Amino acid sequence: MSHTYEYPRAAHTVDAVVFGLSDQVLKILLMRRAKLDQPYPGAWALPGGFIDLEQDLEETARQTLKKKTGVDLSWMEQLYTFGQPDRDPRGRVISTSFLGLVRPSDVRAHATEHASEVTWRPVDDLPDLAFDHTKIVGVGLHRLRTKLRWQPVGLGLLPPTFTLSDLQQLYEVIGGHPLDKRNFRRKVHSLNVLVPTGVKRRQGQHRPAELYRYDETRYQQLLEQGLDFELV
Amino acid sequence: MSHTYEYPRAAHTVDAVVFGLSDQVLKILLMRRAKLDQPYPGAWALPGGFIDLEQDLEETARQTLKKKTGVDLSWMEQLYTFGQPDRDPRGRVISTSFLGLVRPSDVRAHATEHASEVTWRPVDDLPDLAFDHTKIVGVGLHRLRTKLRWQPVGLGLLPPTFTLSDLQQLYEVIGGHPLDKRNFRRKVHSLNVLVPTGVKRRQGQHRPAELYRYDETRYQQLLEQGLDFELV
DNA sequence: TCAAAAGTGTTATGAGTACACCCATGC
DNA sequence: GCATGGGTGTACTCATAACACTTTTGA
Repeated sequence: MSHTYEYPRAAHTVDAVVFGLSDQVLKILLMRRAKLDQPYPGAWALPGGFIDLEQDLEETARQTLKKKTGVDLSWMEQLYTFGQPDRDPRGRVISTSFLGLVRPSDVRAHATEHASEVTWRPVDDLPDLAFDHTKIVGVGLHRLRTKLRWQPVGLGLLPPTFTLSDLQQLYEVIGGHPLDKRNFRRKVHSLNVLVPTGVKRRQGQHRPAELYRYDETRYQQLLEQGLDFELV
Repeated sequence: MSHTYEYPRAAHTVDAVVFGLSDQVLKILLMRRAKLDQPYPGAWALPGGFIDLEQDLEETARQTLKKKTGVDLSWMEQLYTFGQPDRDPRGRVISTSFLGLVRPSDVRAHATEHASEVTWRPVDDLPDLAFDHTKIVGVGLHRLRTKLRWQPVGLGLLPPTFTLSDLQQLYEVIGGHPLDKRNFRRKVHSLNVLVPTGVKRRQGQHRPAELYRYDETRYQQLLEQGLDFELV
């Protein structure tokens, strides 16, 4: 094994591009870089950290995220590996980024808990980020939008039950343009992934809306048969 | 900078999944592992190597490939980063893989040149590969097929001029199923990416076929507006 | 004149898109 | 009874898919 230690090595990090929906706005989870002896002190950055030698990258990404921000992801996939030699002032640091989604309850939950060092920021109003994280966010957003067109990934951003209007709003917010209600519903129904719960949600003085949940089996099926951006 | 050296680091490699077309068969470029003091001696593996600390991952992948096999790629993109802790018996080695395409002239060229240690093998008749390379090839093949449906990437596997039948064969070979000639041609023409050269290729005692080349500008445009699996 | 590959058009089907009104509820 | 969001159907357009014959050449 000694021969693998004969040359200098790059450091390796995982970074998470985590999306959540709140107040009808698509937001990204950011952390403040607190340590003064590290680059970009005080700046906002994607949550992440150096890898653990014994752990899978995916696992490391999930755990680091959980530990540092308290967030649980409802869905995750590998995004891209960024390895420009000058992306980190400390030297060669290669970052494998992950794309993750969070349900609204989690978005709210820890927003208060870790309030000073963690924040959710609207994707179209981001501060300057440390390192090349702005670029990483761009890639993540692009992937989320593309993916949404072919796979019902968006369900990972919703609570366990939701109305069709909720779902449509989500697609509108992420896609950045309005959708036709009737066409949207026809499309959704044709996927056979939604199951009416029989329960209605009443809210305000309007007609109550049917609550749906999604069929886990069918959902997995759609994820698999959809376009695979990542796949192992 | 010292603080980045305070913990053990993973080694990092780049590996290339390189496709080429010859004898109407889709093939993959493999190298034999010669060194006896390294894992899997004598086994076939994807061409690759440890990264250079001063170089971009993409660049390293291209250069390593060129040096070890003599192959020039007509197109390349990042595929996926494999980081299972046990994928390499030497310890933690993270591999970022790349997907690459080669034109037929290159396939033939070095097939003789580096004959003993380098080979092109049909994708549906692969030997056992070192490490997790069989899995990597699977991901690469899947990506190539998916990508082909949305972007005219296949052009990267053809010589500078080619006939429509050549192109259709390529799509049939990679897709694994026959295509309708008329529908295929209509589709291709509607993309406006092919330009007739006015020259005809005569071959055997049949009607000569028009030779086409592709419009580089339009090709780039299609790559960009197509579904992006990777994107930086 | 024949064998072999090149080339060409029409029809049917399904998906996507555009579009406007009635329904149920709480106040 | 009215304001508000929930819920529904139809017609058009366009892309895809199925399908068979004529043309050009060299031998």
